[in-house]
Amino acid sequence: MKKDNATNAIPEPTRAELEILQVLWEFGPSTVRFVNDKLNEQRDVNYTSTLKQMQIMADKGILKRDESQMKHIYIPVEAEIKTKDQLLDRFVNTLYKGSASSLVMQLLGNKKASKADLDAIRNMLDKLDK
Amino acid sequence: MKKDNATNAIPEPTRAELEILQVLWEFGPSTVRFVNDKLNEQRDVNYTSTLKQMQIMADKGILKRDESQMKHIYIPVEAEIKTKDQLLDRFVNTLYKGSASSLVMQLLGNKKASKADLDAIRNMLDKLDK
DNA sequence: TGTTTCGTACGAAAGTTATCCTACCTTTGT
DNA sequence: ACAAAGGTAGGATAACTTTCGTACGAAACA
Repeated sequence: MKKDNATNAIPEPTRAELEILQVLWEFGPSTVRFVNDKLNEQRDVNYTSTLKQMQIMADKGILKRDESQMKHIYIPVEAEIKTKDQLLDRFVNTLYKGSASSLVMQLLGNKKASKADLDAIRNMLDKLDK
Repeated sequence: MKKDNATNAIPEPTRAELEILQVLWEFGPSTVRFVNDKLNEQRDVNYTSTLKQMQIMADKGILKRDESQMKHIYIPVEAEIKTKDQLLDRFVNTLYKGSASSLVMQLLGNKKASKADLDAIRNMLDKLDK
């Protein structure tokens, strides 16, 4: 069966799905084998687990795939930046009541931000002023 | 039964748990009734659902409770800032490879950040320099 | 004092997520 | 041509999450 998509919104990726998206974003359209190998550089995953996940993601409309060859090629439907935007949006909304500056405050309040981070952010601010 | 906590780490709150934590953080130690009323300002939830959630959270060690009165009072074990730190940490790690500045870039790249946000962030940067 | 209201406890059930086993087909290599 | 390797498809399953029905005791009140 193909994707149905009554409402035209792509569901939020789960944790495991996000792992797979990261690989596809970084390396471009890939086979299950390739993605699974990449995942196994970080943790043990059975090949069929990755296969199943990617099939589910295709059903959900998160991925599309090229079936013209035996080794199917999977491709993210939404661009990396758009998906991350959505996730970031939800994150700032649920945890910081939508206040971007609150989030940044907390981020800078920790050791999380290096000197280089601070400089990069300042540059970004300066650019935005123009 | 009481909390066991072999490993002394509090598990990450789920989505529904986070909703409850938000209420407790905002209004302080509360009864189930109070929390449930607040939740129902946003969506329909049955009283016993909220009760169950909060009991589970107490079991997990996310909440502690004062049972000296009939109406139990629930209190978050970890401070708001600490929990949010954990969540923010995981977020920046999984989505931005741990780069705080990357996250801020994206945040500022959208309409998400208002003029006031930008000013607040700049002030924060200035303070950090000293 | 009896009834109604409000509280907790317990368990069931449905939905979601993540994982992997088995079956079966295609390709590759001997 | 046959065996081995590598694909996809489709359950099955276990763990987790979320929700709520039922039971039952305590408190409020008419």
